[in-house]
Amino acid sequence: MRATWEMLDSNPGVAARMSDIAKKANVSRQALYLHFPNRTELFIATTKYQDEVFNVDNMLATSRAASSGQQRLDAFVEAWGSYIPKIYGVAKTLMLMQATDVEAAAAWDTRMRDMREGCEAAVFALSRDGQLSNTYTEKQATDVLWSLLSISTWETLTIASHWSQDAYLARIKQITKTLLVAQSE
Amino acid sequence: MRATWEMLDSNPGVAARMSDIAKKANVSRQALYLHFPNRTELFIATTKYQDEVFNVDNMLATSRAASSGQQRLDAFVEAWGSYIPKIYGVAKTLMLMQATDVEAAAAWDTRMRDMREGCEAAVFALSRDGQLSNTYTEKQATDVLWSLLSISTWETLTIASHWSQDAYLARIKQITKTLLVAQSE
DNA sequence: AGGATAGCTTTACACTGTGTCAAGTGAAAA
DNA sequence: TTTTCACTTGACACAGTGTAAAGCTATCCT
Repeated sequence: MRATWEMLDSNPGVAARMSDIAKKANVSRQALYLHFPNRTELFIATTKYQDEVFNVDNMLATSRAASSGQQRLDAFVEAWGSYIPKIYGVAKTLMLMQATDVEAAAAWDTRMRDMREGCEAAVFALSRDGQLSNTYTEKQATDVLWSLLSISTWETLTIASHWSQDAYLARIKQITKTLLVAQSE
Repeated sequence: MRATWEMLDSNPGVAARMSDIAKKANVSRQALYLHFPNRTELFIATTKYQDEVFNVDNMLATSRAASSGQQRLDAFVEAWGSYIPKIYGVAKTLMLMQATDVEAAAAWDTRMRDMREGCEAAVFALSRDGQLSNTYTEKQATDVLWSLLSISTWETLTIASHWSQDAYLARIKQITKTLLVAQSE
């Protein structure tokens, strides 16, 4: 899994072959099949391994601790936005495989659904504190936040548009605040 | 190309095989290779064919005719946002192939660059009229607009979040206005 | 009418990458 | 000392892409 991780990090999305990964891990190609039924499962396992290594649950717990809804939104954006670059290589590959592979699609779907729950919780907190902009229902706000925090959006801004990670984080925070937080004046 | 089009529209992103497309076009698989050097080129040609059929240049010309910067932004969002669903099937496939195929990557890149020019022009018009929010440089505003109008964002909101095309258009217009147009009050 | 040409078809094959299978090896555990 | 574990080696089936060559047929040209 570490070999897969490194492989996909250094060349995200590109079809790393089983033989390449095996070579990097210093085992035979066949040995991989002793541990993972197929390529897709290897990648899915690597994703889960990353979540474990980075302790993603703990990471998102911080945002849950925020007092006000607005702080919570900010903390969630910060947490998830900082997580994306760490997992980008493997995540992007899974995202691409989703199109052709049913198992990959299911795994990706679960991952995105989990992330969406984080968005939903942040929006609910905002709503509870009366800070949610009245131009949005909770569902609409969740959907917009979800899309703003998508890996694709991160990719467009940092990789395609050459923004620094800091610039990305700052701007996404500003955007989510502008759009979702009720402007009190 | 029409067979490819229909094929990818009804099953976007999924690997339509040459034999499938040939069957749909009522020719032999080999006949396809008499017209297109390979699968990638067939898809690229189909994309160009779509642009031709839909007369994309003419479509975007309308937005260029708008008087004020804000109107121009709105018209551009309307034009591009309405175009996405028409080309989604083929475009998404090209987007996926981009990861593994150099030619596809180049074609996709060109397409995205062209679209970005539209964003840039809209932002310039806004800036010229003094309507660009002072929280953005022209580059930053272009990048944000580009990312908001990406096919991925459209996909997340309409397909994954089940928004209607109208809801998508209305919301993206509202978002771009809120973020990019200087609030005069 | 007769030959050339355009636009196919049919058949066969090389190549790449995935996944399966079976037999064998070597070191550590029991 | 035997069994078990974690692998290796080598072979193969299968799918899909792309290449190659020979043949077929309607239409155009003169």
